[in-house]
Amino acid sequence: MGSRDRESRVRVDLTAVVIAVREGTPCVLTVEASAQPAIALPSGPLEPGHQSLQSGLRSWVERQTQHPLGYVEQLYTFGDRATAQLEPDVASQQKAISITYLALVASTDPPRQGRWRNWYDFFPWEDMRAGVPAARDPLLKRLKSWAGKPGRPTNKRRLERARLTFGIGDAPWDEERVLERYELLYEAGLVPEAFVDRGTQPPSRINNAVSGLPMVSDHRRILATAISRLRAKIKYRPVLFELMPPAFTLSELQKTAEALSGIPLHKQNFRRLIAQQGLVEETGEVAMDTGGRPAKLVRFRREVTLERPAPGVRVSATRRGSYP
Amino acid sequence: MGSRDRESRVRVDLTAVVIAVREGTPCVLTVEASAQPAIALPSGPLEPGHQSLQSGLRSWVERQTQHPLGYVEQLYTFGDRATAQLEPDVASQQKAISITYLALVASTDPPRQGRWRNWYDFFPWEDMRAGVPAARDPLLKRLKSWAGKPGRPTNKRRLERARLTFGIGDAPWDEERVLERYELLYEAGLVPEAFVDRGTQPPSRINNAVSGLPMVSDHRRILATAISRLRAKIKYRPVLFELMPPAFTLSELQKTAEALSGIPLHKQNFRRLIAQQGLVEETGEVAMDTGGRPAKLVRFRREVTLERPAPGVRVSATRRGSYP
DNA sequence: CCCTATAATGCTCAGTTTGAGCAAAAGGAG
DNA sequence: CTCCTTTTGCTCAAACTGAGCATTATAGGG
Repeated sequence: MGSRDRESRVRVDLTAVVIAVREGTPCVLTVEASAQPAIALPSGPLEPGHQSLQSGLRSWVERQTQHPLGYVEQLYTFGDRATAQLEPDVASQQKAISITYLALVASTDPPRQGRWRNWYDFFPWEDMRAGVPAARDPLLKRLKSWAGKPGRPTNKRRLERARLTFGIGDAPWDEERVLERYELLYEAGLVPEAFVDRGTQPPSRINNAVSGLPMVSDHRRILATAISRLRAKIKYRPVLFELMPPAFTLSELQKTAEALSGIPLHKQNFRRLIAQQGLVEETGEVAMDTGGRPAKLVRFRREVTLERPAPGVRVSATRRGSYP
Repeated sequence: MGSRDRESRVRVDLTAVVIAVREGTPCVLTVEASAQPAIALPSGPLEPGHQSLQSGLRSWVERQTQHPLGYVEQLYTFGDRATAQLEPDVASQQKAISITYLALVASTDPPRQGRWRNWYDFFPWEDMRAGVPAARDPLLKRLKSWAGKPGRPTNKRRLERARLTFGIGDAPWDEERVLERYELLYEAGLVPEAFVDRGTQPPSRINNAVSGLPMVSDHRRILATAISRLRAKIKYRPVLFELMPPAFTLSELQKTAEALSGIPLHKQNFRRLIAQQGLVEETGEVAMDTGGRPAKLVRFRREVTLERPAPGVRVSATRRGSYP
């Protein structure tokens, strides 16, 4: 605790995962990168002028998206492992860390810089809304061949891990395990980043429709962290509403919840949940463009933010259980 | 992003909240500080030799406590607000951030440096195990006088916030809101740190038995963050077992859960929960020193770490509801 | 104007989980 | 052998969940 004059000083980057939902599509704000995979998360250095970490992030993201960030939450702070590999010339003398944030915005208007992308373009295996996605089968097949014959204990453990994280057989699909699944695929060499980090060429059998779009550095891992966190958080905190316009229908709310969690929800139970939690109140108006019976418009009751306990949206899939 | 050569570089501190439980007392590792309040959390600079952030922390904490850290989790990364105030001469040119970690150890043997302290010495109002603690009444009284007469809207909001965070009246006591409660007390000027940060003298009516022991800088806030996280986490991840010896009885496990969550648990239901989750298995031996019927010794089933869903210890108070 | 398709909304019901408590079992102390 | 203490086994009602049937309110086509 005494005085230490010769500590190393490091560069600090603030990286943002900015999320919005547009008509059932969960979107993440991306920018062009000059490096290998061309897609990156928006990121900027911590500047001396910034009052605090969060306000620093807030100001420059709002400048770029032109929309107020409804919600900002710190995700994780990463050491420089990946960064060191990106810039090998800088060497280990110059450390860097990146502090990552999750931000939610209510609008998907085109940002000044960068563009919105469907987050399932990066994680095709995560979208279970319309049943088993096409990417799942080939992935599981390759995972199995990576695990190998169940004879050796290592292989057995690999197989068991794949079974549990991907919900194979009688293991339930847990939509929150986005990061675990990505890390398993990384270890198994099924995403191109694994080879970029090793400095080798990814095998040609990897294709983006199955493995998802790659991102610069460890940005896809950061995005996976954000999705995991968000899928968990909507269950116990009313963050879902940060993604909604001021007035909306319960169906639209459900569509948003499904977009994030990637599983279909039981409509009646979803409404029951929202109703009994007292999360919304009717505006008095109705939406006529439903295609069927008009839907009542509601608004979020900001007051409940404090109330608790657990004013979240517990998502429960229509068909709980496992996917093949 | 492009090359930025003139970013500011900052100092990075790694701060640890090391937790252990000894016979129903939750303990936190503290060290002596030379600054104003004499108590601090162990903390060290990020050094160039450190492979990763976590391993850096791990190595020097293990060196100090002489016990392996069973579990390490990143808590939060703080900007330099508090630090700037600690060392005003350094000015805003030299930023500093501290990355904080929560660590759990199974033993409470005296560490080489520092000492274990009952964490309720810092948060006397958080221990509801034996009913309403003595510190609660005077605190609530002062909170009310801080909020003022309910006439103005500001006062009304303050009162409502106090009601919800402290579970006054018909609001339920939520043991996880440790940080919110501390921040409310800070704003209300009921903890000495509030005055230290402002550079003024704390009023003499503040006494440690009610306001808890103060700590250096924002360390008590960090500890509150750690306790909040831990109280939440034991409900959905089996971290509780990181604090236990290899073999233990269910009562000892319950004592530990109660120590952390600060509320009394219903014994039979607690056992039912542990049993049906398959979290432990019998060793075959019994503990005879119970004072009554001998208790079977059990051990944690490490395998379940992967299994899920939610292999945690849902704590549910004996008497749910509110405290006066 | 009636019929049909479509979605919103209302309600029921069985299975499970949760909170609470009674009672028996198995030791030690006097 | 009896009392005291703690562990352990078991029951029961209330609340919660997952699932599905039924009704209502619009639009569009005959």
